[in-house]
Amino acid sequence: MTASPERRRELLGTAAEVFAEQGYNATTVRKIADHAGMLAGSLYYHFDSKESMLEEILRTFLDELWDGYDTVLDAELGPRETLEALVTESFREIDRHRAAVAIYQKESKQLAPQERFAFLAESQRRFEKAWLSTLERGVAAEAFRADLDIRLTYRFVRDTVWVAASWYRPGGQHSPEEIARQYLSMVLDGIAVRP
Amino acid sequence: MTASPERRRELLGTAAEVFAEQGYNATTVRKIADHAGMLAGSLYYHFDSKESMLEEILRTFLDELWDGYDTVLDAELGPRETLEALVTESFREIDRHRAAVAIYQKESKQLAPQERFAFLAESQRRFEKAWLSTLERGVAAEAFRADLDIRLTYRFVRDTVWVAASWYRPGGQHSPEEIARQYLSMVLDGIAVRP
Amino acid sequence: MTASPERRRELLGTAAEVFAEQGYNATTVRKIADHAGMLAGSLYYHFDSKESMLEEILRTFLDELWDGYDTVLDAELGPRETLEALVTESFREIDRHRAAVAIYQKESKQLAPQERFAFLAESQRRFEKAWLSTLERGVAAEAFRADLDIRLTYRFVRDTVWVAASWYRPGGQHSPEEIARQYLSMVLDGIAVRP
Amino acid sequence: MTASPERRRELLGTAAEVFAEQGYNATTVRKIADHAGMLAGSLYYHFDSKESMLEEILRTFLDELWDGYDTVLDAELGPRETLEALVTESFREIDRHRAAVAIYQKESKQLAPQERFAFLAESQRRFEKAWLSTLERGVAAEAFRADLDIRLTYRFVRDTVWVAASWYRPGGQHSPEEIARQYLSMVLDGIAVRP
DNA sequence: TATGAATGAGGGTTCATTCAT
DNA sequence: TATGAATGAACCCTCATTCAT
Repeated sequence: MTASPERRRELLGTAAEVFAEQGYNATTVRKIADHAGMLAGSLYYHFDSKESMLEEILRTFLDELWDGYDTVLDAELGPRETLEALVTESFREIDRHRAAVAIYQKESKQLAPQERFAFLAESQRRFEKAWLSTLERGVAAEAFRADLDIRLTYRFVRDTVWVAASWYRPGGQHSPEEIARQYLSMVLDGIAVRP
Repeated sequence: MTASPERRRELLGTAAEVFAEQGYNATTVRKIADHAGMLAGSLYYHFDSKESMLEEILRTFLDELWDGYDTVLDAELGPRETLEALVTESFREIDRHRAAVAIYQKESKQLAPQERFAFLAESQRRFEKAWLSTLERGVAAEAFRADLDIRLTYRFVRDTVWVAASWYRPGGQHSPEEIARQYLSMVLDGIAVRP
Repeated sequence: MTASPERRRELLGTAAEVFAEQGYNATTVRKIADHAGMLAGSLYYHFDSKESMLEEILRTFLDELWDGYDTVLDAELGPRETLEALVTESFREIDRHRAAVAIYQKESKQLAPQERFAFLAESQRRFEKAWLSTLERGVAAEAFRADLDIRLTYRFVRDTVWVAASWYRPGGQHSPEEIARQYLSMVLDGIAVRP
Repeated sequence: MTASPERRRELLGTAAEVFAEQGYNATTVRKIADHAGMLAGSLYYHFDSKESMLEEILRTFLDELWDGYDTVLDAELGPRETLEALVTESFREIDRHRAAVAIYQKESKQLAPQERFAFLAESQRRFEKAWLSTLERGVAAEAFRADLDIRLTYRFVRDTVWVAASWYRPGGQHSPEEIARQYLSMVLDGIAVRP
């Protein structure tokens, strides 16, 4: 007798893969069922709807993400160390939840306005606050440059990290920590040779 | 008296807005027609299919993009100047074809394998070649750092620039050239204060 | 200044060809217009509707057919001579109105019940009456065999003649009269060698 | 408990009736569904498309037809007996597959050029070969008249038989064998009284 | 738990037809 | 006379969802 939560997680994993690869709208319930070796109707024993699968995938991912982020933020490190830790944590999440991250990247903009996905907008707000305050602290502490538009910088760092989910494949030649190190090196010191 | 190519362009502009905002799959032909103030069937007087609209939008954008890129590449500037020119040109294209760029970002991965959209894959190959060779020239000329994985650097620069289309709004407070300047400053010199 | 009836006849000829080749339902107004070197809408200057074109084609054909038939029937020949004359006249009409005959064969069953095409049903009734009475006269006069079901014979002769329109091409190696002669020979004397 | 192939056959039977009565193009999927007591969309659980229903109807018919024909042809009877057997078999098939035969008669010409319906053209070729060789054998054996154009004779016999599907109603007063007997009598010996 | 069959809403597309120019 | 553009109804088909078994 298979425990229900076990099966749910399996099925959600399958669904996430397909959503990530084909896009949420282009993914039919039947495709998910095919990948899971069952018929489309059977999924409705486990889930209320296609949308509820999407919700659970994103919620699970964001919960874990914020676990990691909160740990970092609660440590009250210096701005540069905080930035390094957040970026590293982000790449770890990409490693662990590649599919969910890819879905999030592609769909969150359309989803966020919907009541059901209000948690996405909420997460975005917290995210922005955490990053902006870190950057501001860094500028104040003269760790980060003061001559840049801080919102532009925020977007730059944010996008820079998360878009990686679109090409990242777990188990490749670079570990998430290694990728994080190189990204940080580029973001912090630039790609130009210092004069 | 609206000449035919004129009307096509108008309608394609409308379609591109809707595609960009709602996603290609989620956009119904009826929505496009609504935005254009006509009935769904009427669009088929001007276009063969929804997909052909998408194709024309992307093709037009890529043609103009490569006009700009080729001008830069043919100038045979030094690697750093080439990089700066390419990035600046990219932001100009984002400014001119915001909707098309956003569509391209979101859909090209699913589209490229299809025969009809082979030009996307082809463009991606040329794009990668242009950037990689510029970066390699820069490393050889000691303009760019030699200690970074060059493919990682390529992805970093590429994504960093184009994702901007997802938040950029033409007519905002920063001109494309101004944004390019700040992005280049971050990419080349980093956001950390020099020691 | 092209006389209107002239142009009508031209256009109806074109339409008949296309109807015959592709079937009435499968023929779009645009296809007809293409064949005529004009745009679909322009046909509506000449005709009220696609259906009115069909009607005029069939009416014209049947009018001419009955001209010929009535001439034969009014001559009050013997039954065998009447049959020969009717068959010959039929092949002449096939020669002259190949397209119309083909359309008639394929569509009349669906059309006849419609009020607009009541003339088809009426023609069929007259047709049947003419043939049945000829056959009956022939049986009475011991010109035709008495051991056959007369309605079956009627259908046999009728179909035998008109289906030829599906393969007949005007200008081929056999004249309509020659084909009529051979058909009559088969119908009257059979294909078996006489003992 | 309706097994799936059972249901398919039922639905195909319904579809065939409607196709035969209204013509393939004029038949909407809704009409078929109405006749079957379900909604249009539900048909797509059983079949890929309207066209695939048509294909299966025609294929099933032709397969059975050739079963019968091949049995006749393999028996290597004399030419006259072969002709009699083929005609009788044809009327039996008309009796069993009236709708399919009617569809075949009306649509095969438009369908045959399509790749999907290549089996129609193939069947026509085999059909023609079987009939022509039978007729030629008959002429050589002095069973059939030598003074007739053999292709004309072929068309005459072929059409004569199959058009019957357009008026034949199973369960009428004549059995298929009886109709075959009378048709054969007309075709072989003619309708005229022997001198 | 899963299947098989169906629902019903909607989506892309076609096409006869209209009408101002 | 003919064009160009649009209408609106209908069509084939897809798909999330339901439900008896």
